[in-house]
Amino acid sequence: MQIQPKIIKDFKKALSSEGLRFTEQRLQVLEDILSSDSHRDCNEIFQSIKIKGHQVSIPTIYRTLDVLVDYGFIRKLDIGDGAVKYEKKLGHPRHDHMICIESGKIIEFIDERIEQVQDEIASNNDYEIVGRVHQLFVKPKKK
Amino acid sequence: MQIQPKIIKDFKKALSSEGLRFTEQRLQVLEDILSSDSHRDCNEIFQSIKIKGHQVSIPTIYRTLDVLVDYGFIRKLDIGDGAVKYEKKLGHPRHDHMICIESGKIIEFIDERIEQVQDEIASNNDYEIVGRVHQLFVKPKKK
DNA sequence: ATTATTGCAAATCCTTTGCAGTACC
DNA sequence: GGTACTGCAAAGGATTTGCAATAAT
Repeated sequence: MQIQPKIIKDFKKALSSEGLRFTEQRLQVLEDILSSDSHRDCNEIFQSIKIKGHQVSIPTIYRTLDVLVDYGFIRKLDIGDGAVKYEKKLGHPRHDHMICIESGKIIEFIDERIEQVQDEIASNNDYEIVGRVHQLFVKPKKK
Repeated sequence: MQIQPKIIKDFKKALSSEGLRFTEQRLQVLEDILSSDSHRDCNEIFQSIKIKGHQVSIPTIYRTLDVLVDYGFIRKLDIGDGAVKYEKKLGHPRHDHMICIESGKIIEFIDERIEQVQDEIASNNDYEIVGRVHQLFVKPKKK
């Protein structure tokens, strides 16, 4: 599960463009998120890094998450019940989430019709959309 | 801004049906929310009650909010940035929210087409919807 | 009288901050 | 060498909990 050298290069470039520094900790956090397909919070990322035998403190993870969101490497999700999670963004286009309240399973979906209506509604009110939060909480259908 | 006697009667009935008690504090919280059209958090409700010359402690407000949500008198909103707000539900049908990131203004909207697509998506995955979180973060459109 | 409810203080949980030491450019 | 970064411990803010006193049924 190695991440591409190009991504690391891009990351270094993004950091240096703002006078930020490339550190082992920031790399650990980036690698950990990019090599996972799940939606995780700070503590889960912390545990995951620790299991690999590395160590990054919680405050540093929070600080790094902010940087990674700002530079578009990851996405911050507010799952609706107060939980904040992060997911990779690179090679992972925008989508909404359907969350099963029984199993906790999260299904990603996207629907062009919804996007269009959203844009139309915002536009009708003289606004433009800068962010969307759209989650469906579901349970298995009874036959 | 007096709330209807019928609502208080319904509230008493709902409470007693579960062995819960009708108290001055619970009534204060219910009245305060039903007589407001805004989306507010616990502290705002606390302040509002205090200004009227009444007093309900923060823990009691939280406990009451849970009860009111359970009985369908109010709705709990997760506005996306970690903020949790409450709004009245009675006489106030389901809707989504458009939040201006510049002014903080919240506009309510509902669109039948979106509802239908949501139901279709859930159904296609053998789920049924039990809850929806749908917020658009917007900013004024530039001419 | 019984037992749910209240308010207080303290405890949680999650996230952020101040700061001294460390590492990157 | 100068300054951003890290980790620690402590601070914050929002929400919850234990408990003794109080009030509703």
